[in-house]
Amino acid sequence: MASNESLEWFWNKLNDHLESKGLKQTKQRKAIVEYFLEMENHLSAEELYDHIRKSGDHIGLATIYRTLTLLKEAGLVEQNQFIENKTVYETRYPDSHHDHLICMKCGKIIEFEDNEIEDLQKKVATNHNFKLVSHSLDLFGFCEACS
Amino acid sequence: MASNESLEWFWNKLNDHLESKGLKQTKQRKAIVEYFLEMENHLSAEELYDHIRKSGDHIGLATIYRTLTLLKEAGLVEQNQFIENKTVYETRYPDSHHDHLICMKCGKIIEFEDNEIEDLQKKVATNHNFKLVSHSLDLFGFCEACS
DNA sequence: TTATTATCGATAATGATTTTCAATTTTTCT
DNA sequence: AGAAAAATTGAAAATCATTATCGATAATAA
Repeated sequence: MASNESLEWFWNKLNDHLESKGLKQTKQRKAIVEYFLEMENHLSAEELYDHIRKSGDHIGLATIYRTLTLLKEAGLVEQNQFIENKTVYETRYPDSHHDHLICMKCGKIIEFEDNEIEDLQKKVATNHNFKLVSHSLDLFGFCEACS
Repeated sequence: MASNESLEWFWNKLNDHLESKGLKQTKQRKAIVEYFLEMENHLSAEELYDHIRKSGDHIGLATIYRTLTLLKEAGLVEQNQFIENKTVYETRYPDSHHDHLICMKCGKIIEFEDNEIEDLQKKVATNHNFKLVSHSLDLFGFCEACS
């Protein structure tokens, strides 16, 4: 779970987005975001749906998808597919790390950042006359417990 | 198109795989692999299907998928989804580069390798007590023509 | 409060990929 | 070569995750 400061930033940015697009604040949206934020990161739409259902609430699956898409458009979550046929969503705080270390056995995901690597990426892009916008770096292996 | 040496390696490895699994060499498999190898890398199943159809042959789409899966199991091709909802397959020669520079406008894909980056990746894994098996690094941006 | 517009949920539709199954082809065995 | 065994094929049906539809409802604006 993120810090209060991060959470506040998240909600503010979401509300700004809703307002700027003329969208409404609904109880479903609030609930989905709350449930999403209280869960582990890297969650699938279906997992979030089940989590909400098990918590006693019910929100249609279509609405879960719609809200996740909304958060993506607001730049607040990122969609990833590390493992075939499992799309997961993760929050994207302003200073969050976007590189992953993924355990191929237990599925554990650790985030990291490495400025040296990022500098080298810029260099690669420049060498190929590319204007670099973003990157995705995932390391696969076995965590300490699984190896 | 790859060198004769690479092609030979590819076919040998495929035949080894078929033999070791008790699978058969069929004309469809040969044709699919030939058509696949003569195309650009990073190709979708549907694109390969169309390419074959336009070349005058016809092989069922299911067989295309089955063969691509077979090649994947043989370790000869890799499946990727750089852009949402577009799964592509690429050949994986023994010494091939697996990192990509992807143009977000025209979809052009350039492969590269950078040993300095790879060394740093190993360091990151070690620092987290991970046994590193593989990695995936994709840089997104705009190529010279598109930026 | 009424009008306007977005949102909701249930369900139908979509599209990519997989499975089914009967007919056919490849390989093995005599 | 011919027959038997096992894998493969194509066409179509089935799956599965995700998206679109649509009438009813809720949120915001006037």
